[in-house]
Amino acid sequence: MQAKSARRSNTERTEATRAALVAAARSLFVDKGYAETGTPEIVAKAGVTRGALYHHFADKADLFRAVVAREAAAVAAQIEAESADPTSALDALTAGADAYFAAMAVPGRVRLLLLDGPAVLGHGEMAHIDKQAGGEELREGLGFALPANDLPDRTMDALAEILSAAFDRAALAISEGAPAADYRHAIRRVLDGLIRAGDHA
Amino acid sequence: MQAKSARRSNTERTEATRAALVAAARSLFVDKGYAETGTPEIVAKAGVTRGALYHHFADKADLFRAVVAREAAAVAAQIEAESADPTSALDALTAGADAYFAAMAVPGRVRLLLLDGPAVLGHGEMAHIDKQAGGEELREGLGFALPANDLPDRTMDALAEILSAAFDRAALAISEGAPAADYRHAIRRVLDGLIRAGDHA
DNA sequence: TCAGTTACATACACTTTGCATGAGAATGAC
DNA sequence: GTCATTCTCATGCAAAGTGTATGTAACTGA
Repeated sequence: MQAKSARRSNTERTEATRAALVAAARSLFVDKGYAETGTPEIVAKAGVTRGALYHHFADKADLFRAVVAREAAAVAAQIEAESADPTSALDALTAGADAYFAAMAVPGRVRLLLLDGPAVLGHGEMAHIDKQAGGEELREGLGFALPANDLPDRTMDALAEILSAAFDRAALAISEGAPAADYRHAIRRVLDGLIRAGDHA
Repeated sequence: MQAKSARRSNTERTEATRAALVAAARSLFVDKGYAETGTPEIVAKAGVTRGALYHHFADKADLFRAVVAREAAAVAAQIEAESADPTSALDALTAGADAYFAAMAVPGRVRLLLLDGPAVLGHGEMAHIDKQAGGEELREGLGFALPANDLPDRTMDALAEILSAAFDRAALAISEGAPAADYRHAIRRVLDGLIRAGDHA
């Protein structure tokens, strides 16, 4: 019998230290940014040593990648949970936008996913992480809202991508204190015009 | 008489070394990114020492700021030069978008202004730099295209901001090899819907 | 010409990163 | 149960980078 440290399996140990490292890193990355956060600070907060960090992660960027992936998954899950039954295509899209804003209102997410993420991991890898986490609702909702034969798939893909960027910037502005209503109105206007223009033809 | 180094005034010396540092830094920041570029490398390429760098700039980020400000001004100037006489509000906006894409096609600008810039300097300072460089055409064109009494100013501001973000992402995608036509079509669709929806009321 | 300021070089202190080495704990075969 | 193997993690080290302090040469203005 060991009083201070119970006998733990290797998988338990690994999971515990990885979780501690990711949690500590998330907290510091959010507060100070990726570049201004040192690994000694991270491991101190996590209660382990740098040896543990470099055993479980290839390097500092790899730890950051784990933090970002976890966050992207949380955002996707939250949006998924909030999605109600859509009464119309436009309502589905605007509701999705609101759910996205709500999810991105969790402190730190804007910095992790919208500022440091693209710079540290590159835009390509961020797109991959978002896709893997399940950030496809916008593209699907758009395909549902706009007649399929109206626009080619490639234009639809591009449209979903630039709309996603518009949502991102709105989330960023809101996180900096701008009133959310202004951006919701603007986005509503864009979506409204998109669907209306599809109807007229 | 001095053969090797002619007598130069202080303002000349300052301007020359600052220009050399900014040029060298731009080249390296574009090739390797901000974080992966060291100041020893920059000063070696510029032909000066680190002492000169830290005499003229507060720190490495301050040098980066100078590079970014210069680039933003160049983009604004290029767009300004290309803007022709607008036949319609929609044409003016799409022409502006094309001019923006052309300006952002210059190698390195996407990385400097869209990836590293916001991460290193923060989104707020980037917005300030863009504004000071004269990136206001979009907001103006939008105010011209949409009836002023239709939407409140704050919604218009938000609309211009998120559209700007959509253009940014399009420029980023294009810089990564995506076909520009897809994004031009998507943007045309967004602008078209915006203006059409304004008409109907 | 000479005092004061500006532009720059050199040297140093400090931090950070990643790796290498090694110890202790867990796992699986027998 | 034991023993070899593998996994987890700590410690120490080497390399690189940043910012600053100090010193020197060049320019400026009176």
